[in-house]
Amino acid sequence: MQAAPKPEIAASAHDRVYRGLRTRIMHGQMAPGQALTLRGIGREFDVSMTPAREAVNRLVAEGALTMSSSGRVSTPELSNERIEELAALRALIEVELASRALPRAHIALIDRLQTINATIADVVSNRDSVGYIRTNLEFHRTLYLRAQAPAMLAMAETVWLQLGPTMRALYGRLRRSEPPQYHRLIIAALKAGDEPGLRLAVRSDVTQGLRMLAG
Amino acid sequence: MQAAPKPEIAASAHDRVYRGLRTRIMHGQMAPGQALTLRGIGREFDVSMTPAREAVNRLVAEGALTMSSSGRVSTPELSNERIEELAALRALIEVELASRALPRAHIALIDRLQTINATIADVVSNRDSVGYIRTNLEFHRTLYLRAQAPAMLAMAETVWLQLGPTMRALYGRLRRSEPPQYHRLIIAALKAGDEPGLRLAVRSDVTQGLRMLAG
DNA sequence: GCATCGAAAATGTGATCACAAAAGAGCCAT
DNA sequence: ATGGCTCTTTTGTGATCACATTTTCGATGC
Repeated sequence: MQAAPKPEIAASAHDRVYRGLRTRIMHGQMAPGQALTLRGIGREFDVSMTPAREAVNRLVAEGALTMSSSGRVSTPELSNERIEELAALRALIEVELASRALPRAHIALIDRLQTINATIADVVSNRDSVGYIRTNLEFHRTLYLRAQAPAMLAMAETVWLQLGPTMRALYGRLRRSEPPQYHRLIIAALKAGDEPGLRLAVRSDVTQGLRMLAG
Repeated sequence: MQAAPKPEIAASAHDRVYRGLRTRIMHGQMAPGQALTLRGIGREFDVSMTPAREAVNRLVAEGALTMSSSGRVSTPELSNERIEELAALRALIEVELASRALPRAHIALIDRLQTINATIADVVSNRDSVGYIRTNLEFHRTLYLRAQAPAMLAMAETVWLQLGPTMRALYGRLRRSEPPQYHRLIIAALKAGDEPGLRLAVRSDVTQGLRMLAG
């Protein structure tokens, strides 16, 4: 639930494992229901079971992994009700973040967002669903960083983390070829300083993808 | 970030430690900045360092504890900006939870809320700040449970957890003697089925206490 | 062919240990 | 008295191990 800590030099073993697994889950590189073992993680990251366990427990606490009653961990298979809830949380938090970022959104930020949006068009045409998820999140994070609200951003990222495997399943299934149309609306609202329009655009962008999965 | 799991029979050691520390922090039994050691926790709960570390790491991941660069853990001392952010998050999430609970709020629920509210008046007159925090949270949780939104409730509880030590400092400082007036407004709005009134009452109740600390 | 039972492999949990880094206590010089 | 230095104690980290449980897989019987 904390923003990913940014150690200047130090990188303890469990932090390295945590970060590796976290980005893998958030970017949709793991399918829902995929199992993990502590010894397997340890082998892969060349550490013992102890740091692997710490990383896994942290991800379980954040809802990025689920732990069965026997202690086995796997990526979550979310119910439709939970997907709807998480989408509603994304809408609530990210609309607020966008709204707080609006007064500080200068032209340099908007340029950067447009660059990222162009990248999204690329990865979409390449049918690269992992790249799509990663770049899409980068678009949102770039905007929200301007809100200067680290606790809120951390909350939003936790929701993204929980939705990672589900988004993989979603964007892997529907083979979309068009870039997200709401991103253009977000950029336009930022340029115009139109707060109601921005709120609506962000809400629509966040809700649209998940709606068709849960529906 | 997960709702506290409810094991039917099993209670692993690290879960027992986690739960113990969690309620202690959330209910304001620890002051901001208070330090903890793994060996001390292990002694207190009669376990080795391993489960103590797991519990602590989980609480750090949830933002309930902060970890210094050298690995020392303590309860967080929040800046005013962060308090404002967390209060805004409470407002966002809890207003939504209350709104979702409204259509399902029958008379039995309202009765229970009034009972809890009477208890709050008791503990307030006894100058029992820990009891006040605990009962106040119970009031909110009882209402939000009706929303049938476990992910949102878990988010709200995580925010409570992060604010626990700060709320202790706040309610310990201002020696209030009157019960929270907004709880009555919440109950009245529930009875009347007045959604805008409910949203306003919840927002006011959540924001009022923290505003005077951050301001 | 299929279900069932049992042995073997795999897995999570928690304790213990060695090690390095950090904090603290004590001491001396000024 | 106070500031700085060293030595001792405390503390977190990660590895390893034993144990209980679960899972898996193959053999056996019908």
